[in-house]
Amino acid sequence: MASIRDVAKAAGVSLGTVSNAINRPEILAPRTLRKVQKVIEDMGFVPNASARNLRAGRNRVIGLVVPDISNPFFTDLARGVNNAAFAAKYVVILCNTDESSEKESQYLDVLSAQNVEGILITPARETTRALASVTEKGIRLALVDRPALGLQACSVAVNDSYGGSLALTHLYDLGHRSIVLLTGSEDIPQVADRNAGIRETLNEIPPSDRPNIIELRLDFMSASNAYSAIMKKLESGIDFTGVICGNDLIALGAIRAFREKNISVPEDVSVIGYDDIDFAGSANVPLTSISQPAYELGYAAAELIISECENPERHVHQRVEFQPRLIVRSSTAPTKSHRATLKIS
Amino acid sequence: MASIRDVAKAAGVSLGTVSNAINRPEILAPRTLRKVQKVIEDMGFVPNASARNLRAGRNRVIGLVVPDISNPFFTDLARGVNNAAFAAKYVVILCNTDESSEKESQYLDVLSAQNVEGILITPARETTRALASVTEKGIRLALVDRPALGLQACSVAVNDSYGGSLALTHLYDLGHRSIVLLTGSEDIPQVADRNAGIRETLNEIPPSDRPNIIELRLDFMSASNAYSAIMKKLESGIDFTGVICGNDLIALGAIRAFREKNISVPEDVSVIGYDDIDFAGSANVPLTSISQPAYELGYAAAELIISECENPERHVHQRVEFQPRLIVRSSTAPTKSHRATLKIS
DNA sequence: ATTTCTCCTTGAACCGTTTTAAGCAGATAG
DNA sequence: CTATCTGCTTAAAACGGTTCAAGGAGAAAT
Repeated sequence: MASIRDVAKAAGVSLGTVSNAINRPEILAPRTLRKVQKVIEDMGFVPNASARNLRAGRNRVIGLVVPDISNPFFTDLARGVNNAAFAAKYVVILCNTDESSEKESQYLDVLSAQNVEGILITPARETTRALASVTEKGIRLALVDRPALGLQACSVAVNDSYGGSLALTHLYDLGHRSIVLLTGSEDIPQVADRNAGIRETLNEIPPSDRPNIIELRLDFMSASNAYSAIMKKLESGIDFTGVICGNDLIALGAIRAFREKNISVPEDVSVIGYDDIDFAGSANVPLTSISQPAYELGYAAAELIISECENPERHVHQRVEFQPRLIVRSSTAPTKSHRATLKIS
Repeated sequence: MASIRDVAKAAGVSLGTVSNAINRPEILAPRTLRKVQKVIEDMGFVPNASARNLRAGRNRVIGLVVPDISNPFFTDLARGVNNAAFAAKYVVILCNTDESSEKESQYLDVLSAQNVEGILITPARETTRALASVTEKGIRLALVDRPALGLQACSVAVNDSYGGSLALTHLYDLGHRSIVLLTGSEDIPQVADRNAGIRETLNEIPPSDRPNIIELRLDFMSASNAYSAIMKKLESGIDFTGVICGNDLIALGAIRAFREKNISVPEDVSVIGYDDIDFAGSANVPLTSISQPAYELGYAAAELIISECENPERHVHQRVEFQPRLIVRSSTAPTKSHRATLKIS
């Protein structure tokens, strides 16, 4: 591998001049510049990133830490991050934590050892401590899909509380008064926020008419876990007409369970998902879901952190919030009694 | 940021000793080792990867270049790569090329500038030149889902030719004699190989009984492109009973088009996908598909390249081949005439 | 007591850049 | 012809580690 010294020798200039040709071409005499550039071209010289980073303290690398890359929501998000990074000539290290706090903090160590300039993270749980220690090391942070509680950091989020409210309101309007909430641990901030939104909306409904909520918690928010949970729940009969799911994969798993038990969606049970993944529309029963702009979320987050890296002194931390949207498809419908009521009136 | 020098001072030893404590703990006196380790722990010291890499010429970073991370096949593959890398304390830079050769070669440049130790790539097209120049720079290469044609590299692949054959044979056995082949450009090696497998199988069938193949090429292998292509094709009537798709997303898009035109799958048209992505089973019409072990593919590829990085001299390039499997679900069925024939006999 | 060994530890060189202060021409002015 | 200025170029000092030859302190042997 050719080094800057070899280039300098071949071009008959000093090593510093070559460095300048690469980084500050405007300060060189045009003739010298051309000469050096030609040699660089001929030798196929590529500056060594490690040396450069070591000296300059910059490496144009950012880390992206997500809980589950299999989930299309995060895939889209990752695409957004990657494209924004590519446009700014940055590179992304992808870290998938499987929702495990331990893996998350290991990855944070790895990223800080790699000296990344910034980290984009959707924390699996409340892990402010590990995050704080990252910022202490001078690595910039941006929280994705989650506000920056007490942290000196930017954040890009979707209004999850509103999203929860949207889901509940939709089912309520369709006449559902006994609803299963099938979601992950409340340690997961998004889950907590959506639940909060649901409770808030609940409290605005007169007690007499207030839906009954049955909470079912999954260890890991996957389709197969959802399937098992619903199968188990159905053993003790069916005392609900609607299900609000933590994400679309969960909804898919739930629908599979209902189908197997010959319970029709949406005639017998309405199911609402979350994320509105690409596939939601082509599912078995096309999913009603809450749409989140995942790609835009990722793109915005990457832009934010890159601008902070490029201009640390001028940067002010900001919070970008996107709004979720209700997408109605075929997995939700009025309850039977509600349909009857509608006919009567 | 604390440096190894700070640790040395705090521990009252020399800088070299600290380095040894980190990299060759066995050569230190136990007491010294404990003392140094304690200080490292207390200071939260993390060695600077750039400096380490600069000196040692290694950085435990590999690049993964895929054509479309939105495709669950590649998502699974990426998960496999990430997990294998994590286990070996390596880190993965994810590059998504959107099937563009230009973006691919740009990413290859970026990766070589980053000095990655190895690159895992599913080349978008025939891009042997760009790849050869990567190996010349001393970066190890492994081809994923594709043999290493004339390149000094390992490869991990699925037998695509056999996969194509599986798909055709399945439809043939169900009585289909006019089949649309809805896939991407033949520049894409997987596409070319599967088509080759199909043609080969075709040639083994007596001409009198040989199915007619109508090729439809998509610029980009996405659901929406497939949808448009089928819609357009249907304008000129329907002169086929089966569709072999380049991947499951394409199959999903095609099914959406048929549904919109009130053409029933599989009664009127059989559709077979490729990849057997997670959703295939929960789709609208559960997809018959050719299953590929994407996660395993990724895991194996990462292990291969990491072992090459760790042991360059002992390494011999190898080719790992996985076999695809036909997964029959509800999107394929015998043709009407075939059903009639079956009844008669 | 001296020599020889063994085990650890140390200091210094080096990896390939960036950066800055200093230096050197050539041009302009006096 | 000398002095001053301007515009490039250069040499050298970091950056934070790894590695290796050399040194030092005890223990064992003579």
